[in-house]
Amino acid sequence: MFAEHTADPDHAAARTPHSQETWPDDIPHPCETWPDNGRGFRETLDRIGDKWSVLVIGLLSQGPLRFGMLHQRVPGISQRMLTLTLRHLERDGIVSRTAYAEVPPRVEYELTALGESLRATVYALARWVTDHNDEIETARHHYDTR
Amino acid sequence: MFAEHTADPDHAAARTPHSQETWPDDIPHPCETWPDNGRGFRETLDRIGDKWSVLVIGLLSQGPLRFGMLHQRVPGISQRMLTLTLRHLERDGIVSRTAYAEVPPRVEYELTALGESLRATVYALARWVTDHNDEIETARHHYDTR
DNA sequence: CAGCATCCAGCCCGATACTG
DNA sequence: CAGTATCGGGCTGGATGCTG
Repeated sequence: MFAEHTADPDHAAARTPHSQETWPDDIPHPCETWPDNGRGFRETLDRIGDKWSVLVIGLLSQGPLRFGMLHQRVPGISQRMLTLTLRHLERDGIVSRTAYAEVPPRVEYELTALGESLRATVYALARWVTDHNDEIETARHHYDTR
Repeated sequence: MFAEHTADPDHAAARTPHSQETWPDDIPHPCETWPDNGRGFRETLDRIGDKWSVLVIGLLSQGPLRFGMLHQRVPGISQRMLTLTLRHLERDGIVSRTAYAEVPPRVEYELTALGESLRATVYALARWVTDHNDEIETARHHYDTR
């Protein structure tokens, strides 16, 4: 499959005539790193792009929170999705989970150092969306009603 | 539904005792803007987070490209998904589409000014992932084998 | 060449019920 | 309180075939 445009196995490696002009040199271009379908890069972008992660990161950037608090403060999230989101973020080393052996049980989630470093990027993203939201809304309306 | 934690209809508005400390003041906190499930913010994040958009934006940031070229250079994308991705980006005003009345037809895609402004953010994201990919891989491996 | 239409598999995610 | 288990609908996205 995909024979149409991957007939040459060295296709990706051989694709050099148009060497990057504007893409920063020190960042591997996505298309060089993603042919192996699903490795790191993609997986990480999924985490950032998924429905709840950014919300959770945003909340945790204000300090540690318990499961229940997160559940309250992320509007509309289900227990299941909160659990999954936290597990994923934990797996990626972005949040840490601390369970206290008490009754009733208490579990606190907190950004790790890695998570903290992600914060700036999340802010940048949020800022871009905020700054350009009007333009986007306008563009969408224009597109939908043309 | 969600009666458990949305018994108070003014819940979101009334939720002020923990005013933001670290979230930048000039950026509306996601949790304030997303209760209305699916409006702008979310929709835009979806665009950035989805499987192909960032790839396409990355390629177009190097200059205009025709449909076929994009199809070649984004490894593994199907015609359908490329079309859908481009339509979405076009709708959001990030990409412009120019069809030339020739035979065979030629269609060129290009970043708009808005798209250009997004580029910096995409770079920031790519940079973060690049810079921290090792940590993430390590964390994942640790998590998976613990 | 560019792309739409159709079909269909798989998974994402929400609802619900149950546990340590 | 902080989860896990299970079920099922809907949407995502891939394959294929057909048009201007």
